[in-house]
Amino acid sequence: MMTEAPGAPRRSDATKAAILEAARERFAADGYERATIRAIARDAGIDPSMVMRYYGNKEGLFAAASEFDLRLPELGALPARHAGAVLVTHFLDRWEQDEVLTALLRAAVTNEAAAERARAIFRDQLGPVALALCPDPAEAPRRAALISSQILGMAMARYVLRFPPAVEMPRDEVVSWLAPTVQRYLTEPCTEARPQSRSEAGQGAGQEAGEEAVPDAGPGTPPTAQTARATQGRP
Amino acid sequence: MMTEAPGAPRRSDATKAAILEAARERFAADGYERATIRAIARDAGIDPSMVMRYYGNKEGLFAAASEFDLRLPELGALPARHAGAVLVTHFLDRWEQDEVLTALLRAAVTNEAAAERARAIFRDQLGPVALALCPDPAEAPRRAALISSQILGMAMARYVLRFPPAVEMPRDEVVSWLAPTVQRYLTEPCTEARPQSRSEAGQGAGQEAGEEAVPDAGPGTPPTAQTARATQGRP
DNA sequence: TAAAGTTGCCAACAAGCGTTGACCAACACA
DNA sequence: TGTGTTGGTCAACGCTTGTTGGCAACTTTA
Repeated sequence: MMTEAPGAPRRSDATKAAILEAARERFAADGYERATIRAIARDAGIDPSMVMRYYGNKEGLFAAASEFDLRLPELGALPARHAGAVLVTHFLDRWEQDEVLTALLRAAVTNEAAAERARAIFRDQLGPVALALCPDPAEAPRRAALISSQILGMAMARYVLRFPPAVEMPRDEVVSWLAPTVQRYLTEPCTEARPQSRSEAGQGAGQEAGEEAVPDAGPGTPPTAQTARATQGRP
Repeated sequence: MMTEAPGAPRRSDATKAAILEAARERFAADGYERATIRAIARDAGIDPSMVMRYYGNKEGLFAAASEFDLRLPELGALPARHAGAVLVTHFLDRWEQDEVLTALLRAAVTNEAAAERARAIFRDQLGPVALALCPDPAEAPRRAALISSQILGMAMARYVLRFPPAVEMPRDEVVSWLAPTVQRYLTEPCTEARPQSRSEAGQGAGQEAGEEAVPDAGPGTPPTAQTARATQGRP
């Protein structure tokens, strides 16, 4: 019997690691469905059946390949007014250091398990930071979501969709622009006067330039209202 | 011969429209590869071969289904200081009115043609707005990309990944938070002091709280640098 | 040395995919 | 009424997918 301590190095550990690395690359480059087990196995230089043996199935492989720790910096150790810049810098680092975050983001768009993992990462790892630094604990989840939205959006523009201006922008310029945004989402109160128009934008309403209220959009959109249901897991 | 004016209504127009609507739903819900032609045809109540007849192939179907006009409001007609709120409100409207934007975003993550279309929409439709309202024309593309990142990120969090706090946040609160951000990206100068550290974050560098410079992240990330290549179209 | 266990390759399976072409019914126009 | 065009179904193709089980080679243990 070979059931020794779990720390015992096995001969297959190198293979497993090769599979994991190839999987991360493929998932990051192609997304969940286009990253085929066969292609991953070919990259790792082994047979597709080995992937199944070591990770059960494709879902298991993705779960193993997308394990991730944001390694967010200690929150109390730095001045709170620089938290925005530190966070943005750190996220850019984490995004460029390895491909797990890109893989996770690409996969999460079409795979519900990956989406749940992405939600969990931002909730359980960014959430506490917001909780520690924001003025009102009840607002922490919303503030974390706002920060996530800006970080995620820049990652989409820069690393996934590759908008040329976002790709070409130097790192420090990205930080300069995004840091105040994140800082505000984290610590500042929500000041902006809220527009009073609700979801159904009446087209016939007069739009002769209200002075303080935010004016409505010019060429009104036709009333083809339609709830945007985005059910992801379909039977 | 029946080759009349192109405006002549044909009997198959209803079918074509049904296909297009089903395609938009499926692409929005499932992304490009998981939205199968068979499923779309089933939703539309016709045979899969009809899809091929009317749209050539899957790519052609997606191209037709993802045609999109942002319908951005007239730029000069509104006070420049409200541009941020108007833009955010308008984007939320467009995102919730129909599913094309969600479909485009979901597909663009794994399909290069869809990504190019997404880039084109933001470049050709949001770009001019930035060009008209930002102080320096040379900065317009970057400012448009920054706005795109915040809009896109909120759309990801709210409509695609469905982070609970982002989903539950009322529309007007989203506008209140995002409007100043977009406004700043559009018209304000880039003020934040830029951090001096470059991409390689040296771990050994002393971090005894520089007064004005932005401090580095606490627990340094190990130097497993690795260029994040996200080649999407692979041979 | 013999048995047991591990590592890996090979061939194949069933299912689903995009796509094609043959074929039929309804309509339009002469 | 006959004829050509259009709208649509059906069955199948070639291919790729995730997944499985059998079998050979090697390593460890007894």
